[in-house]
Amino acid sequence: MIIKSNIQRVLRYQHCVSNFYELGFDKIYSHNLAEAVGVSPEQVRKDFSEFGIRGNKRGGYDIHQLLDTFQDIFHGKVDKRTILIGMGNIGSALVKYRGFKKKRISILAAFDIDPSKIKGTYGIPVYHFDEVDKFINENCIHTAILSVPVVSVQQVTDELVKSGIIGFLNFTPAILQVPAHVVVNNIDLYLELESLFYYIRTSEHRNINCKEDKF
Amino acid sequence: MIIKSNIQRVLRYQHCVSNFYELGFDKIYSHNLAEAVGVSPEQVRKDFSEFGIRGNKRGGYDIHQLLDTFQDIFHGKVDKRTILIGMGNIGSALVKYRGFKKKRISILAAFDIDPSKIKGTYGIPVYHFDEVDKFINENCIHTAILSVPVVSVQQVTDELVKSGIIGFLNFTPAILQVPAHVVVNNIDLYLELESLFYYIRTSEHRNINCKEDKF
DNA sequence: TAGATTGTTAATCGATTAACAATC
DNA sequence: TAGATTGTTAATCGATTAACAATC
Repeated sequence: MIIKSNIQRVLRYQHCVSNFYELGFDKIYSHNLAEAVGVSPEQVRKDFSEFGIRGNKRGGYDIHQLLDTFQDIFHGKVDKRTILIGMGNIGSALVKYRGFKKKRISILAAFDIDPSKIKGTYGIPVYHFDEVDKFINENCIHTAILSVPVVSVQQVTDELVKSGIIGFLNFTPAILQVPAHVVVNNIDLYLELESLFYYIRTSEHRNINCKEDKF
Repeated sequence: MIIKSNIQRVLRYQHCVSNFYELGFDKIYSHNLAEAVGVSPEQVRKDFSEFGIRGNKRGGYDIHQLLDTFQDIFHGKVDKRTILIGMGNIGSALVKYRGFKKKRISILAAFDIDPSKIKGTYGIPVYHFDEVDKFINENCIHTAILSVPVVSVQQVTDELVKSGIIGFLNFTPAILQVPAHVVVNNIDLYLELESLFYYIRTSEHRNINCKEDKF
């Protein structure tokens, strides 16, 4: 069974294989990928095996073939489309984020309830949230990015699930309650930063020359 | 040993306990927290046990006591400080992000190499990256947020490590090479979104009424 | 051929879950 | 007391790693 960490590692391998391709290489070995991504060579081979990717004994993996296979796995030749809810700081940054565009992911439209956001110009249309159900159905959208305030995110999610959304990228700290067939990927900025502070405090390697040692 | 997932779960418990506190509760049980955070009650008790948090047999956990303990664990009464490198879309959104301010995390200053960014007004000072070493040492900074372009992130990281940074929150897709005592938390926006698309494609629950079924 | 690498099976490791005594 | 909940030990589960045959 393929789980999230498999997928994410393979996406990292893809990134690394692209880099090797750019540098003019034709072949790549599991230990190259392992070193670049920070896992063991066995892990790389096991992951490839799970996705049916075969290499050549002694000869490693053919980079062109790998890139083709990755394109098949991740539908690299198809434009992927999603919508974004909540045009606050994070929302408007994501709309402009080049990392998505490079990979042919488009945020087709954004939705908000604040009229000033709806009037604004952001490079993509911004509609009132009331129109989201119609938009989802007309454009056949399956996923949504949630960058609304945490107080309203559960309600927003419930409505989007009703409209047919089955995958969420959730930027709020809320743990969303969703039906079993719905997937939520959480990005909790505070959690990542606070856990970093925790590590640092318990680390013995911080600069002991600091007079004023605050975190 | 306390690992990242322990810390992040406990931070989620804290969030949930605060909510219960706001609602006027005095006591909370492991099953309450479990349900809210989406883990098992045993997991909650085990995590608490790891952090030395004790409850009352039959009586659950005292919310006031819990909140005090969480404040101790996560230095909730102290201002936490960090810096940000790269004032692009993501960087400038993070500077304004309220989720940090609410939790007493301040981004003291930002750094960039683009003169137009340095002139801009963002609510915090923006300096040229050349000044980062001086700033880190004068202000005793241990952590940095990386929102620079992926091509330059390794070089930026190397310089920051030299200046004494031992914790990074990395928003680029690069896997950073750092010494063993340095911790990196990665937030790869593309990875999270692309893996969501993968899930959706392999799901049997997407709307089969869609004529045009693109991802 | 010899050496290096893949691919898979088995072993290990670690985290989660189950079980249950303690006890309020 | 009886019932419910904690806290910990043991069992299970799953993912990673090791081992090694296959083979280019």
